[in-house]
Amino acid sequence: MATPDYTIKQELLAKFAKALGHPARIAICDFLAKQETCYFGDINDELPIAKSTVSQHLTALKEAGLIQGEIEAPKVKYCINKENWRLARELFGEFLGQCVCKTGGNCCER
Amino acid sequence: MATPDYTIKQELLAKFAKALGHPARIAICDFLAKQETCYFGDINDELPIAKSTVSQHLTALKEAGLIQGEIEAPKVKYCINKENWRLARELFGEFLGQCVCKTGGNCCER
DNA sequence: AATATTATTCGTAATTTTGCGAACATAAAA
DNA sequence: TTTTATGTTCGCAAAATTACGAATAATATT
Repeated sequence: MATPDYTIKQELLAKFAKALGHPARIAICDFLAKQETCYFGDINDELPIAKSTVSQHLTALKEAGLIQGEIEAPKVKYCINKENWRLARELFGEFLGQCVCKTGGNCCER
Repeated sequence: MATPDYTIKQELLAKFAKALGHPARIAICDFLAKQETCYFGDINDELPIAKSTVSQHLTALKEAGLIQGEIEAPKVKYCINKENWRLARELFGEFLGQCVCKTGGNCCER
């Protein structure tokens, strides 16, 4: 068994963050979050990049568990994976919330 | 002026996410969030990687605005950048909150 | 002035990411 | 059965990321 360098939570949070670490993938999620129907073509039309690249970004989001796809005739329907989305929301909330509580400025300045 | 492919928010969120997209950088932030004193050496001791690599990760977080450093004698003191940290919390909260409200399952499954 | 401590920068290598167009796969429609 | 429409995969190139040790810089300490 390899050394557990980081915690499961840290690894998972990093995985989510990495998947969201590109504006095109943020834009895809933004788009999916406000759509009912969400075919590949619709997403592709929204983005200024080649469709093969869009497909790659979708795969990255899918592998991180943030979205899911379903084949539907010659089309493919994508949507947010709400369960993992919720999990991501919790993890990011916990992570980003752990420093704001301590009021006052930063410990480093002045 | 180049084409504004993505919104400022999307770009900023992606920048934050990208900076957090590595377990070592998550671990650094976790550590900084619960420390008062936070010298490079302390951070370095927590991580299973070379100090030059730690320095690189710190630079990445600093360039994203999530942390800041201050020279103090031969040591360097790091801490969370609370202002941007708060901003990140707002952006992630808004982003990750925009899909959870719609109750029910995913649009794709079944 | 010489040495020790602390952290960054440099040089390098291996891997991953990003992006494109062409080729391919799949299934509906003609 | 041959098109047509829709996406994915392949092959490739350029750039960025990750990681390390050695060298360097800066400042205390002796």
